[in-house]
Amino acid sequence: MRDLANQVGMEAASLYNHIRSKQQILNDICFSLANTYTEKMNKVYPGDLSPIDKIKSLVSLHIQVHAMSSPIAAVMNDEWRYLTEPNKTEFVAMRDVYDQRFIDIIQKGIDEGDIKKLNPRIAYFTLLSSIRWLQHWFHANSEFDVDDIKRTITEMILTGIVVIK
Amino acid sequence: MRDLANQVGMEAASLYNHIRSKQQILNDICFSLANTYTEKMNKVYPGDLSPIDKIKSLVSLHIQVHAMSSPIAAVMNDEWRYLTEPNKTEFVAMRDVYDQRFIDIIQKGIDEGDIKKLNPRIAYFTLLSSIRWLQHWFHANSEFDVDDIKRTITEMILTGIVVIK
DNA sequence: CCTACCGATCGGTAGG
DNA sequence: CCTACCGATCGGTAGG
Repeated sequence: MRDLANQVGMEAASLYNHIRSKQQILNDICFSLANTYTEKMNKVYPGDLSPIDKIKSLVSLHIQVHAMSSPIAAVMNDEWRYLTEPNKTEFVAMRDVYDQRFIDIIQKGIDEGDIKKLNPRIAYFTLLSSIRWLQHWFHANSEFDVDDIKRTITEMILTGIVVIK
Repeated sequence: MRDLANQVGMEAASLYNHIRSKQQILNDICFSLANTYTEKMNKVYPGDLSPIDKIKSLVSLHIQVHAMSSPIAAVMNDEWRYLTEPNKTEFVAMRDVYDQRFIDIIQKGIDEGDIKKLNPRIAYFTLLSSIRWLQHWFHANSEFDVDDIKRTITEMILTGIVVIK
C-alpha cells in the first residue's frame, strides 16, 4: 500500500479515503475481469458459430485482454487465490462455469469431427495456457504487435507449427 | 519461514542450523532447475536431430519437470525475479542463452521448410507457455496421466487441434 | 489529504 | 534444537 500510495503521490493512510481495503482492490480487479469473460461466454456459447469459430472468438478476447491490460490479467491469474470468503467461492464458481462451457465447445467440435480426439480438459488448459506468457512479456513498449500475436497464437492453437507436406 | 519450520516440526530459529537464509533456498531451487535445462540444451542443441525432433525432446523435458516436481517448477517460474544480485543477473543470463538457442532451433526448422513461417520468438513463448498450466493443475493425485499429457501437448504444439480434411 | 501511531508478522540472531 | 528477542515492514485507524 505504501508503494501504491507513492505512485499516486500521497501517503498510504490517505489511500483509505478512496478505497475500503487492499482486499477490495483485489476483489474489484478479479470480478471486473471475470465479468468480462463471463459476458463474452454468455454471448458465444449459445450462438450459431461452429465450435472452431467459437474458440477463435474466445481466444481473441483472451489475447485482447492480456494485450490491453496485462497487469490486470496478471493480478487475476496469479492472485485470485488470496481472495477472502465468500468472494473466493463465488469467483471459483464463475471460473468453473466458464471452464466447463469452454470444454463443452471443444467436446462438440470433437463430436462433429472438426477437432481431433484429444482429452478436452487437457486441450483446454494447454490452449488457454499458451496465451499466458503475454502477461509477462507484453507491455506498452513491447517488441510485439498485437495483430501479429493474435495471428500467430491462433494459428498455433488451430494447426500447430509443423508444415504438412 | 515459520510455516516451513512447522511443516518439518521445529521452530523457525532452528531452521538456520540447516540453511543459510531464505534467499539461499530460492537460489538453490532456481539454479538446480536452470542447470537441468541448460545441460539438456547443451546436449540437444549441437546434435544431429532435426529441429522438430529437438523441439520434441526439449518439450518432453519441460513436461517431465513440471510433472515430477511441479512446486519446484512453480517457484523457479514465478519467484526468480526475487533473486538477489549477483545471482539474478547470472540466472537471467542462463535463461537468455537457453531462450536464444531454442529460438535458433525454431528458426532452423523454418529455414529448412519443416516449420511454418511464424515469428520464432512469439512461437517460442507460446509453445513454452502452453506447458505452464501443469504447475497449477498437475500434482501427485492429479486426474491426469503424464503420458496422456505428453502426447496431447506435443500433438497440439506440432499440429494443433483441428482435423485437416 | 496528513501526522502519529498500532498490533501483527516477517527474516533472522544471540546464547545456550 | 529451543527460548527470547530484534528491527523492519505490513495493512490499517484515530483524529484532525
